[in-house]
Amino acid sequence: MTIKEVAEKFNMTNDTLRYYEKVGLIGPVKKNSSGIRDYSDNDLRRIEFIKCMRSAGLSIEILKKYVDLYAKGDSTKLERQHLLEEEQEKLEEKIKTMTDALDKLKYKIELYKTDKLDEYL
Amino acid sequence: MTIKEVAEKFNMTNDTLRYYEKVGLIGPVKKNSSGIRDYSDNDLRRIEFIKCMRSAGLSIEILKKYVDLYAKGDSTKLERQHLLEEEQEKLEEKIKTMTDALDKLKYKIELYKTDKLDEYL
DNA sequence: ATAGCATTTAGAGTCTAGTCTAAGTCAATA
DNA sequence: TATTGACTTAGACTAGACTCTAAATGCTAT
Repeated sequence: MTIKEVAEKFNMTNDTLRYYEKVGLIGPVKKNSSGIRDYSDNDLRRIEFIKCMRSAGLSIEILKKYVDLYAKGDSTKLERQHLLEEEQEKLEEKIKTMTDALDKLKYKIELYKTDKLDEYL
Repeated sequence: MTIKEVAEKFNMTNDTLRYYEKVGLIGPVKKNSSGIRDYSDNDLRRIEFIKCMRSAGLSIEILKKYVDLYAKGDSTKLERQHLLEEEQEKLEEKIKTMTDALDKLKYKIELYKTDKLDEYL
């Protein structure tokens, strides 16, 4: 699969795909005889995972750490698990923060709708 | 209330408070005879709101837009309401995205725990 | 075989949201 | 009175995550 096709499939840019490869999040992707990238199924699975985690706010740095641990093999399993568990916690907190903000936002919108707006801002 | 007290109360830095004022998110805050900021109760309520929305990911730009509309008075009520409703939608989508990612993360952790890890990454 | 578009690289530039620095003012304390 | 520490400003700097540019090369269609 070409970079363009992958970019379209996952709704990201060619630049971002090359960038992720440069920083070591994916690949190195195989290239054909004329130096053009040809993404494998496994590349695609990784990209999907990375994209999903990025969209949830996990940093490139932490994902890179995970990828590097994975590359080191089975001896890093427990460490990888702990890394993921930490990110899970952070993510849960973030979702809670956002849900609280959402509730406030809804409340404020309700004040607008019922014209009971007596607030600062 | 001094800038330091406000910063402590809301767990942010003096710099951020001055920055928010500079870009017009809050204030201008009253200053005493020697030029030192003295935050009013109303300032505090705004800061709390801004902080909450920022923590949910609303951009400075959009919050500035809202603040500016508010400053223009009652004629902008409906526009403000629509702005908030749009942000509500975006926020709901973001929470959904993050919840989906969280589920994947939990699933992967489960694979680690049960040692059924047969995955790419 | 020439045009025109896609791909490659290295490296520079951009955007957001702060964060830090320098130079100065002020009030309180030793 | 001298020093200390908090505050002020304007403006430079930073981090993170891309995004864009230039110059070279390759693929496809005419």
